[in-house]
Amino acid sequence: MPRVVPEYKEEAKNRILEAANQVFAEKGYRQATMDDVAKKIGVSKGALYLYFAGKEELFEEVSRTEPLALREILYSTFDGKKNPVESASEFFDKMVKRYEGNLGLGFEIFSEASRNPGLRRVLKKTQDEHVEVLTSFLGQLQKEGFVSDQLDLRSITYAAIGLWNGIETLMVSGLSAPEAKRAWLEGFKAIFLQSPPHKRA
Amino acid sequence: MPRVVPEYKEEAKNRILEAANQVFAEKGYRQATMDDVAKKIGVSKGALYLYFAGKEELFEEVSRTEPLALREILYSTFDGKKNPVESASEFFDKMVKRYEGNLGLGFEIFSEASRNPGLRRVLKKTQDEHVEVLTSFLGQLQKEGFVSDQLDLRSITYAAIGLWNGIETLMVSGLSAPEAKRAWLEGFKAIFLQSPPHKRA
Amino acid sequence: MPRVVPEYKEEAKNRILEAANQVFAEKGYRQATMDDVAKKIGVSKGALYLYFAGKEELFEEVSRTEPLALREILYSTFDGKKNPVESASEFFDKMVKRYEGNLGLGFEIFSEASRNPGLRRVLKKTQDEHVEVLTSFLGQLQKEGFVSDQLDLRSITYAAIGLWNGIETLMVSGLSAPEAKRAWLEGFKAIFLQSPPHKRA
Amino acid sequence: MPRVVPEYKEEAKNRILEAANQVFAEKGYRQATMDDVAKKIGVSKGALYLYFAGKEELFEEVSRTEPLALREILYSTFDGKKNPVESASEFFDKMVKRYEGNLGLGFEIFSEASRNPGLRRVLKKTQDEHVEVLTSFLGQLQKEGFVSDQLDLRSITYAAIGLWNGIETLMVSGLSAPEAKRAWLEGFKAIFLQSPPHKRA
DNA sequence: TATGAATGAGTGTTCATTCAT
DNA sequence: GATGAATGAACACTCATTCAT
Repeated sequence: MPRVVPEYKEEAKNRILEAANQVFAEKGYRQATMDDVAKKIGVSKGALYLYFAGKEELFEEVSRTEPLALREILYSTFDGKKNPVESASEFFDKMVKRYEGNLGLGFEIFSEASRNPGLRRVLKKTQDEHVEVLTSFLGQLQKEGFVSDQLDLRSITYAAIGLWNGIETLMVSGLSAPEAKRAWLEGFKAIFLQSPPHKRA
Repeated sequence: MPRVVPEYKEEAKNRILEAANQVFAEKGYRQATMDDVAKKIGVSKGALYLYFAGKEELFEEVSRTEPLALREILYSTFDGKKNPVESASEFFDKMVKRYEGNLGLGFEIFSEASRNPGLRRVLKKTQDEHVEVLTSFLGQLQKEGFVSDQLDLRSITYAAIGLWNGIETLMVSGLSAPEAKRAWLEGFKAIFLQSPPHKRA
Repeated sequence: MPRVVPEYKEEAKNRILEAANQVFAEKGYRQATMDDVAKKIGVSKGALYLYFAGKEELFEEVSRTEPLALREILYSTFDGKKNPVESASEFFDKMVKRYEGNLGLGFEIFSEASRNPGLRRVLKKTQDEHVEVLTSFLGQLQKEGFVSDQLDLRSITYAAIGLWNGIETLMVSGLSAPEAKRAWLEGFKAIFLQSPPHKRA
Repeated sequence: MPRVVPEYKEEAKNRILEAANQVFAEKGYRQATMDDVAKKIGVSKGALYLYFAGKEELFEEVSRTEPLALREILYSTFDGKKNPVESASEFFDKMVKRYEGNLGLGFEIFSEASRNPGLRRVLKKTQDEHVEVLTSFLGQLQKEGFVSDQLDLRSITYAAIGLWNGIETLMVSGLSAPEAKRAWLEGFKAIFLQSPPHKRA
């Protein structure tokens, strides 16, 4: 790990985070060893402790940064320029591509969060952000008449996020991607495009 | 652990499973020790190995039996005798009561499943069963006109199950029960009662 | 480590304590490893943790039991049947024989005690006990006229114990045993037999 | 650490030694880290290695210089100008003030010395020096008739030093300062002023 | 000279599993 | 069947020391 610039430290941290993300995803938090992470980037175990206080902190940091990818996909997909269903379809494809075989990390995080209030708070914050994005997206659709005026946007957003998370659980349990996609789209359409869409009617 | 009858072995296994379920739920799979489980029922650690090959098998067995509680709630709630929305509401209440503060185990299971094909198969089987139950329930509703004829029952069932699972993820992330319930009901209604419900119209 | 009887556990603990005593004496607390202790009695490291919560506790236990040997020597020497100076001489010889080359442990204990209030309390208790024994011994001598009536027995006892401890520090610093013995006896005589001993006069 | 003069190196060493002395006293040799020492004087860890071969050498150097404070107190107190008992009393007060709560380092040093011949030699040398000082002080007192002619000055000096060291062990074990002082003075008087002091008689 | 990132050997501790009783 | 003492392989974490800059 060659030292170069001031931002070096930041870069080093990121390199570790990325490695940790992979290792945790592959093996799960408890199974993964600090040595696994270190070896993944060809560094000594001790080096990790220069950047993170310990395994726990490393995992929390991963949990904090992990949703960034999701966020990016979210923002780039639901941008209000496309048909909502098309957006949902694209979202599914992007997510599957990104998290192919890596869905475990998410559950690892939820699982830990259920016993770790600090982590829970982190997740909540991220989630609230996503809710914001989606709510405003839906608000837009509502104005355009794609979404019924009678819907409680916030609840419906939670439902949508929940639906997505749930679809992931189904895939982890062995539901095939095509089936999952169909279920996702059906659910999505049902939730958002219910009732005869005014304009389309 | 007194020896009594022939079915004794079965009973002993069940007692262990129940204890393991609790311990795993409280501490998480990795954190929980065999000793924790043994002590929970006042038995020696060694005794567990007379009934289960090891911790892993014990966990798989728990994963296999855990959904039984869900199943019971599912069957007793969605029995076709009540209004679907009422059923959904009741379902939420029962589930929250049953799993209050114990949501972690479910994610623990998903997380393990993402790395353990055997476990994944177990989950898939249980899930398929649930899908069956719900699909037939929905089929009934469809006949009665509560659910649009145009819906693909299977997909919609997956969506429903997914939605529920997802609502759980939201609660683990800190969403309050009331908010979660609202989202669940909104999503549920949207999915199933979309389009002008014929009869109710 | 064969298991036999109810008292087995006590015996096992003692075996560990003895081994630990030796190892700590040889290498010092920090240098000594749990593995050293375990190997000394041909047992796995893990076994130690069946009897002691950890290295710290093991050391405290050693610190607690270590003075027992001293106590025995103390009691068997200053029994009031001998001339005090003879007793002191005998005491010196016994102690040197017992702690030959092992003086380090005592200082290790003091050193730790200076930073560990709990350990300090343990030492204090043992010391108070020794003070009791010696004070009563001196009281006897006082009645017999071997010790001046004007002495404050308690202070003089502290001085005597202090003197002994101090002689040990000198030996650790390289003072030869004969020189140390002479200093010990001179000091002892001075402290106790000062002033024209009435009877002897 | 700015470079200034030729004697700079000496000064740097001293600064490190002082810091090390404090850190070792506070935490104990094994507990103290090179980083602790470095940080104490706002220098990088690596810098220490420019002045000392390693932790061990640093400790030995500290052990060598540590008694300097004692020496100063010794010289300034037992200067033959005061009543011996007054000197002893003053000595106690000065020492307690100087080493308040820091007695551990001394034992740390003894403890290490018991396993480290090199260190032992260092201590012996220092000690011999102290013996010299005290012996000549006592010789003076002897001439003045404060101390009995019949005493073996060297042994009695060892006893005095031993007594002092021992009083320290008692304080480390929890003996209160006032009690310790009384014991020290009683012992001191007994040792030196035993037998009807000629002049005072 | 000085830095501080990196190393890597070392150690306390845990725990699933075994097996003599 | 049941026990629980013992094992031993792991693993997180520390820190003296080095060395490229």
